[in-house]
Amino acid sequence: MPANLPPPDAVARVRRFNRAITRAVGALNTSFLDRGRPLGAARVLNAIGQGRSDLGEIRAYLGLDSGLMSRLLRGLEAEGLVATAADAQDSRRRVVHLTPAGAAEFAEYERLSDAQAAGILATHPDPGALLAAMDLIGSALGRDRITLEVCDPRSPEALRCLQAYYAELAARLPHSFDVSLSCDPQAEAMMAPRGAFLVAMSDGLPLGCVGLKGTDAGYAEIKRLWVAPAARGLGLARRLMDGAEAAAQGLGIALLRLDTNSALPEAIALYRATGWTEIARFNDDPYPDVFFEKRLAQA
Amino acid sequence: MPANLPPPDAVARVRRFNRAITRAVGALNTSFLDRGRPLGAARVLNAIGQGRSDLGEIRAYLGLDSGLMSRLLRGLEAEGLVATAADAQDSRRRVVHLTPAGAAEFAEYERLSDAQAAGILATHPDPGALLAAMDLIGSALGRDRITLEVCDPRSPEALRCLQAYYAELAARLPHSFDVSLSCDPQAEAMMAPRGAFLVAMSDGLPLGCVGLKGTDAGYAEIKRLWVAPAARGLGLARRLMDGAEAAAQGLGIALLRLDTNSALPEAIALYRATGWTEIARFNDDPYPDVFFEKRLAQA
DNA sequence: TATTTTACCTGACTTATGTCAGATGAACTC
DNA sequence: GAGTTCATCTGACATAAGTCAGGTAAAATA
Repeated sequence: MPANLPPPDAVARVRRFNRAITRAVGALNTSFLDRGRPLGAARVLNAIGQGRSDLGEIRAYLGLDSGLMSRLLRGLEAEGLVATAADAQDSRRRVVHLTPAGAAEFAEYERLSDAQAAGILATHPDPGALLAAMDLIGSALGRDRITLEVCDPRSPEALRCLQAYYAELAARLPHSFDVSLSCDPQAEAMMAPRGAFLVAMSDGLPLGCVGLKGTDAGYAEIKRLWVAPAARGLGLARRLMDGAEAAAQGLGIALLRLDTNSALPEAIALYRATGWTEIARFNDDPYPDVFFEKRLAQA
Repeated sequence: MPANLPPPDAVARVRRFNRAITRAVGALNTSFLDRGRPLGAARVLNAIGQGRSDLGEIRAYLGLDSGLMSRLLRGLEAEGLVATAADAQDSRRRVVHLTPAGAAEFAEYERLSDAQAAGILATHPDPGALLAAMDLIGSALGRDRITLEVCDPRSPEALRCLQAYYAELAARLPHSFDVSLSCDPQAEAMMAPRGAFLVAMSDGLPLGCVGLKGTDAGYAEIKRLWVAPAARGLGLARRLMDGAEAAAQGLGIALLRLDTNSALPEAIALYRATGWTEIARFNDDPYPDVFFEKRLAQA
């Protein structure tokens, strides 16, 4: 990809964007205050509502001092929104959960956030373009917060990726693409202990995936490598492949294979650059026309 | 324009964007704190550095209480960064300006901001796409902060707009477009008292323009109506036209005319929707092929 | 000229947030 | 089982930010 030179007013435009979002974030935050709770307490309630229960984890996530965390939590307890208990395994740790009243309050914050988001979309003439721009910027700003997670290939996050993957294949391959023809995986082959399915998550949004599919033929296959358009160029495909290889090593797999199509040159370039060697066709699948193999060092 | 239905995960994507920018704004703000001054004081210093000198104006701009403002100012004075004096006309008011030390400190904040902006651009594989996305979002979030300003048509803001306008005409008109052929305006005809040139500004970025060009033939012409691609659909063209008509009324002009090209259907639709009537060709310009007129109520 | 309004200042508060030095009790290590 | 490490809590303190009730002097108004 050629390095596009930024235009001369580039810095001014980024700074104008910064001013606009600073103002927008201020508005977002003050709207939370309308529920009569300081922002810190609202953030803790939100973290618990998202399913975080370990106190230390919440503290790390929000970047709070232990004393401050303790006080905020006591405040929420006094309001009757959360309840804490000692961890069953390690009674130094505390676990927190929402009471029914807390769950209702959390739902109210969620409703507020959803309404705000919908409001931004509703006033714009082209929500699709706005969303694409938001995805692009969200990925750029949050690139070092993208995490790889092991998922069930039937989970909603995985399905979102796979759907986009199939749609893109259909658009890019010369003949129309029908997933049922393509040696469709049993989900179990892409789950421990036979394989794995990794999804790259950025703040709850799935941005890419890769499948490691165990076979009975002495090797595992890499399948369904995909990166969202908004996140391309950030090195995510490589991270996903590294993650898949690490998962394979963890499962004691020594040999990987994959098939791909010559209509996907970026993927092929990546494979060549990361130690894969082209081999002869190893299956009868009609769509792939290029085949690779990589031998892994034993863990 | 068809109303694009947003995809089902639209709200989740907006909220993910919100989380990403909230985090980015936090990082931006904490970096300002590295200069050892609380955010409030830094914001006041910044407002003064931007050229605001009237104390009340700064207070309104930053949304500060008068007591708080006063205290922040005393702090900056104690640091030797600003100096205040009574206003010459109305000695209840105070005017503030930077001392040399204050100017140096302000420049340092500017350098920090520029470096941050450049840093965001530098790490992205496609700065052009990132900037386009930022412009789009900046315009969407700041749409109610877009102001119309009367400018000299030779000012840098005006020239940025005109350059983009000519580039777009060249791209959209079937024959190549040469500005020298097109009855190029004397700047004076687009300035008071003969006419006006309006620029739509959003946080320092020009997003659109329109010229009101006086003639000696008993009417004024609307020229060079342009809106930046990132700001289209927000009703800006209409605001610019309204502004131009108001300026005409202020100058005692009773009749407006304009010429345009059938390759610009959005513009023509706007004219038809806002009280313009199509008339016969009234000049020999080679590019326009559609002509309009509008009679104004006297102010 | 007397009264009211305006722009700013001052002092006394409150709240949110953050920091730090122990205290407590549980878990781990030798 | 004694010492150490760890997670959390508590109290004391600091700072940033905001609010509010007067106070002062100049300007506007009657």
